[in-house]
Amino acid sequence: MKNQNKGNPSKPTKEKIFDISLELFAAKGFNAVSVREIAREVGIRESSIYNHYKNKEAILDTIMDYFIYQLSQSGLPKDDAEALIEQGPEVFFETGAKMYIKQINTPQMEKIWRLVSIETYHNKKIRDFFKKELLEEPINVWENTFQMMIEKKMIKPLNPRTLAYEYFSFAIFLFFEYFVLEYDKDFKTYMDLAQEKMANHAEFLLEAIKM
Amino acid sequence: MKNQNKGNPSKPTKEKIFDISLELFAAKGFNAVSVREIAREVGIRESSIYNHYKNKEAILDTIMDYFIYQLSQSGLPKDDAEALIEQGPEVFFETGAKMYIKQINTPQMEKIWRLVSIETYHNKKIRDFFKKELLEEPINVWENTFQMMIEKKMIKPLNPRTLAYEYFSFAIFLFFEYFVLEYDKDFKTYMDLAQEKMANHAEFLLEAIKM
DNA sequence: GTCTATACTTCGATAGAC
DNA sequence: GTCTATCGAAGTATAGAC
Repeated sequence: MKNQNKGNPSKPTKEKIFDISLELFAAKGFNAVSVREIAREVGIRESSIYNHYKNKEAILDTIMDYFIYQLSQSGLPKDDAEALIEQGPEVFFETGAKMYIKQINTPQMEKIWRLVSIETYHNKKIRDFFKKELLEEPINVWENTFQMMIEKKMIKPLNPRTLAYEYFSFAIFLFFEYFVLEYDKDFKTYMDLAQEKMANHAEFLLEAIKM
Repeated sequence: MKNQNKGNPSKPTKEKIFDISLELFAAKGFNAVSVREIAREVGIRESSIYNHYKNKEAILDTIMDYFIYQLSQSGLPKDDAEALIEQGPEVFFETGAKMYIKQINTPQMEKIWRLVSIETYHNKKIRDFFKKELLEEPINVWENTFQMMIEKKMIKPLNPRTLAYEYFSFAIFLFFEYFVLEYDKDFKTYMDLAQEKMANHAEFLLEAIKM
């Protein structure tokens, strides 16, 4: 037991810097947070920050790396997905929605999601990540899913890419609505509401396209 | 002919500051633009800015006032809307989409739209405006529209608010996709694409709900 | 690993002469 | 209405002692 004691007895300083930076970035945006402020909250001097991170940008990078890692851990394996479709579109939609929720439903991940939504414009790295991993990739997955449903004669033979957009654009809308517009609302309340909205949307879509 | 001559012979300095600030804010975000930079681009000293605007924030306020005024000018009068519904949902959707496009389809308004998308999180005034005028109000209008269509037996008697979200959330998605994620793309190219996407979406929705 | 001290830059804004 | 000159605050980052 040498140092690392200031309020929280065991957490390493680097981790404290991570947590507090995330907290502040998510609340005020990256540019609006100063290194001084982070240091003050952590309980050390500004200069000590630079013992753990090369600069302010490096803290953000570390947060984003953590986010990307966490997301990569929570995807549904492809084989499971295919088996799930067999149980019918309703079950698949429901399970899919729960997977997304799970990616957001921790206080830490919620903050990072918010940070991403705030900085998506200002930061090219985050923007590119969003486009690729949170928009294009899911759209492709859903296109394949609808393609499979069509082949199994579960739904009408419509353009699977159109269906992917019809389904998934609503999720992006809910994301935008909460993280950009409605953040003052209670998180859990909104999540329950969003889950219900997404279920309604899936039900509406399914009713429109089922055989 | 006293002052106001620097490249552009007739435009008042206050207007130049407005135009150049908008240009810079839309390109880099409000916080990333300094008063010095605006002054340099206009061709005057920083201190002269304060002869025309109280401070930097006041420039943004003036831009937003202009935006709100422009939007208020381009709405469809209620009576016209009702008459338009009579011509059938297809015509109404098409005309509605053209109205939205018209609100964006000038270089100046496009920049303000972009500025709004960038600063919606960082600026409470812009965020509240977005929520009220660009989300809640249109949703209400569309809810009424679907309600009327139901009463006229043009479409199935579904929940009109659900239909409003089904229709309009896609527009918000397209907004988000372009202004936040895809801005590097050519504006006109994307607008044509978005118009087509919105038409496809309307067609899909109509097919699902028509009697 | 943290401290003090400080370099260096940029920012928004004001005072006062012309 | 524009200029010069300048202020004070805040920002990131580094050097070197402990």
